[in-house]
Amino acid sequence: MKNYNPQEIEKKWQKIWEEHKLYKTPDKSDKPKYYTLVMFPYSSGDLHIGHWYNFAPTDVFARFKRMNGFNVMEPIGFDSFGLPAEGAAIKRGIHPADWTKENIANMEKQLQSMGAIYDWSREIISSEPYYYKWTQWMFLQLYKADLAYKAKVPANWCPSCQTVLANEQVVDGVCWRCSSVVERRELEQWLFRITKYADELLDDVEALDWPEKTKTMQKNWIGRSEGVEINFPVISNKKGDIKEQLTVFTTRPDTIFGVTFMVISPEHPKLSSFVIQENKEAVSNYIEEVKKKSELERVALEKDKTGVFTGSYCENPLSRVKVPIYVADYVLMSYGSGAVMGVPAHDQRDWDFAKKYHLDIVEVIRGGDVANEAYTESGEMANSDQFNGLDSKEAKKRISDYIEKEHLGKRKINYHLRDWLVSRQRYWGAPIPIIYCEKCGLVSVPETDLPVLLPYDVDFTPKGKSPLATNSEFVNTKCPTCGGKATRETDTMDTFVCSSWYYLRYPNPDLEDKPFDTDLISYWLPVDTYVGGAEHTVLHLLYSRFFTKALKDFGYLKFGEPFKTLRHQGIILGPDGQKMSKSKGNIINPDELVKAYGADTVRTYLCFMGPYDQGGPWNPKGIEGIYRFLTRVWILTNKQKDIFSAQELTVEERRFMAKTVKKVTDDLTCFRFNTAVAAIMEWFNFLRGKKTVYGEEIKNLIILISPFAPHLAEEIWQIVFNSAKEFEPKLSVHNQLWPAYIKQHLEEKEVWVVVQVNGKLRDRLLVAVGTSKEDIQKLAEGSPKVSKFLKDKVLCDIVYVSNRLINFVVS
RNA sequence: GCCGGGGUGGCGGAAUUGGCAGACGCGCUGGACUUAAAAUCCAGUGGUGGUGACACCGUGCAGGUUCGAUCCCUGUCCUCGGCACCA
Repeated sequence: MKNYNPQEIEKKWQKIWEEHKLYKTPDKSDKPKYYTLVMFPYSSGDLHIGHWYNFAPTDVFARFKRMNGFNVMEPIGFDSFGLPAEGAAIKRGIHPADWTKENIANMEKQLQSMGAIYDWSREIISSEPYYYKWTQWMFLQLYKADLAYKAKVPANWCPSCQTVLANEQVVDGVCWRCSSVVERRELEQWLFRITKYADELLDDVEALDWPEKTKTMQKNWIGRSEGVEINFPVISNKKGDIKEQLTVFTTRPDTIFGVTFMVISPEHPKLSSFVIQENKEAVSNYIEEVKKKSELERVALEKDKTGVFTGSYCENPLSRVKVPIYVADYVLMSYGSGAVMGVPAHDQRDWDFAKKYHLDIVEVIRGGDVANEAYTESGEMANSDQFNGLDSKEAKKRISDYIEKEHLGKRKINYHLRDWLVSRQRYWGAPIPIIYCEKCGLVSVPETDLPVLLPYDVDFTPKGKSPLATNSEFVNTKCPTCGGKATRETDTMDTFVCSSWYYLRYPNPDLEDKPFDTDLISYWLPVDTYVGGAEHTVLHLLYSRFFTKALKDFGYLKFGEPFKTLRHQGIILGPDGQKMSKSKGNIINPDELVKAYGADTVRTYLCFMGPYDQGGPWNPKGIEGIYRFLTRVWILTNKQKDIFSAQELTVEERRFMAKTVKKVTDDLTCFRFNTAVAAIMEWFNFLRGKKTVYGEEIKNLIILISPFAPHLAEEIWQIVFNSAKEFEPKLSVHNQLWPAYIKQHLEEKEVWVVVQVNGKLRDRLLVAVGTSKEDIQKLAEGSPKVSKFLKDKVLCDIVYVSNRLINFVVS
């Protein structure tokens, strides 16, 4: 018998699989399809153990599905546009395109060592023209449908990187890469009108098979809140005549009689018209102060409310009370109408503000102690004219009705979700396919002219404007409409645009005249199981859902949700329990693990570590346990080779085998990899303790283990069953055997019944299934372990659970 | 502050969702093999008491419901994520 040599075995089988094109996914098949996908990896350079943790168990799952008779597609590709490529390229003096290509070549090699069933002919690289051509096409479709537009908006500007950053690239007010304090700048930017789909995105999330946490995060991100927009007439301090209206948004119209002041955002466009002469200086000083404050400081100062009186007043349209208008930076221009009504008695922020500036606090809902803090719950209405005595929940409806009836305002729904800013002033991204013509204005690039190629020779070191603008050959062009002089848009698209539709491309990666074939897409999509990290995924997942919904409305898709089932993998920490990082020197390199133990061991250990969505510290000793296990499997199966025979198994043996098969099936279906491995180990330990292990048992062992350790399984299959030509211990065998087998052998004829006295375990009885309560009672009472606890006691009751338990209640 | 997930041996974690707590693995202890070590194999391994069969205690803490609670309810402490002046 040869020693277990994983490296040799793995090399051998990976070659055979490739030669036989075993894992080439047919476009269509009679088999039911199964589309399983991991989140588009970024072409960062090296695969780390976190990638493996994402990909390996997912491949175990994909292999499992394949063995169960599905036409499985498990594609792979690279998300390869983006700022890190530029950063690394600048640092190392390599062009981003070359850097990216190098990285991808390396990552492909690493991925191949894993033994996954990727169909490499379907690989997608998002920075290649054949792909971004269709990213640009997507942009044009959105533009056509008025879902893409250009507007002046406040954007996050990093003064050090000299570029706009996405919201997700700003962490606690500083740039994620250089930690500079991010500034707000008003800039002309391209945006996608995702807010148009806010309700649909919110409503449809409920039915998805996604982790509840992720669904909640999406719901919170969309942040729908129902309220009322109310117009307050403005009275200038001097004259008292009505010259303007101030519109506020509130979710608490029931508190309107408690308004004692108004607050307007420093960025509010109408602000200057409210400021009277005497207060002009104070207000402009205040605005200057606010401008100086960075986002970071605004957050850090948190609850400390500041503001200045404008000098004007509002009239409460319901109570006719005159209240002062303040400007304060705790009111955000970006939400609601940029102005709020101050109800200190029932809103803590307003309460804080009122206390600081000695404004009145008028209680209109009973139930709290408004002298000490705001009362934000519901209760009985007071000080509210005709609404007094009502419950505030009811008053909310009545007051809203009244406001609408009297034309003082209207019901309104607001969202936390903003339109998606997609312009980037960077080089390494898909160019936005728009042309500016002196005569015709803004013109889209005709679809036949796509792709708008990203030029290679560009000075991409950050200079504060789009690098593409420095390349006159790129910039200067002809207007597609009039043929006159025109210039190209020089911003590129956010990489999240690339990853918002890539899952639609895998079924038809080589299609030249369209991004995807609707019929083929209808067969493969939606993705059955989508797997990726829980961090940073709200945006990608939301964007992808938005794209799918928009493309459906355009008539290209027949489904409205891209990812039916979503699972997250946890984060693997260093052996020290810290997040892995170069500076801490606690990085686990998968290549070294493969070299030491083989891919099969790494795959299986990643599955066995713990619950998949949990992750946790890497245990260098733990992987040795798996290596031992696989070695033992190798030894046992090889040893038993000669006595392989069609011997009959006992009932007990069959049951254990069937139980294991069922457990592994159930666990893998639910992504419980750790307990699936444990079940195989348990059964294996039983086999190891037997004098003779039969061929049927070995066959099943190999089948069960093959999704985890496919190379090992192939090798043993070949050795034990002497089938030199056959590869992949197909579950077609298994398929027929599996469900019928379970049915036949799992049915138990005898069961252990637990005997308790006052709920405490005292004995166990092995009885035939269906034994009567009376017989079990007799047996139990006859047991000395039980009877000694029944002696001298009064029997009050007997609880009996059929085939499971009997409990004597005594006193 | 708001929302959500967790607290089980020395460690990672199991437990058919109310019915044998600690599966499986790591580690540790003892033994076999070896001149020796490594590797491998065998046995043991929640705590306390007892030579022992056994007994009692034990799933963050305090109560409650129940014949019976790791699981359900109330309170409380700790911890990890996400969002955060959203009116």
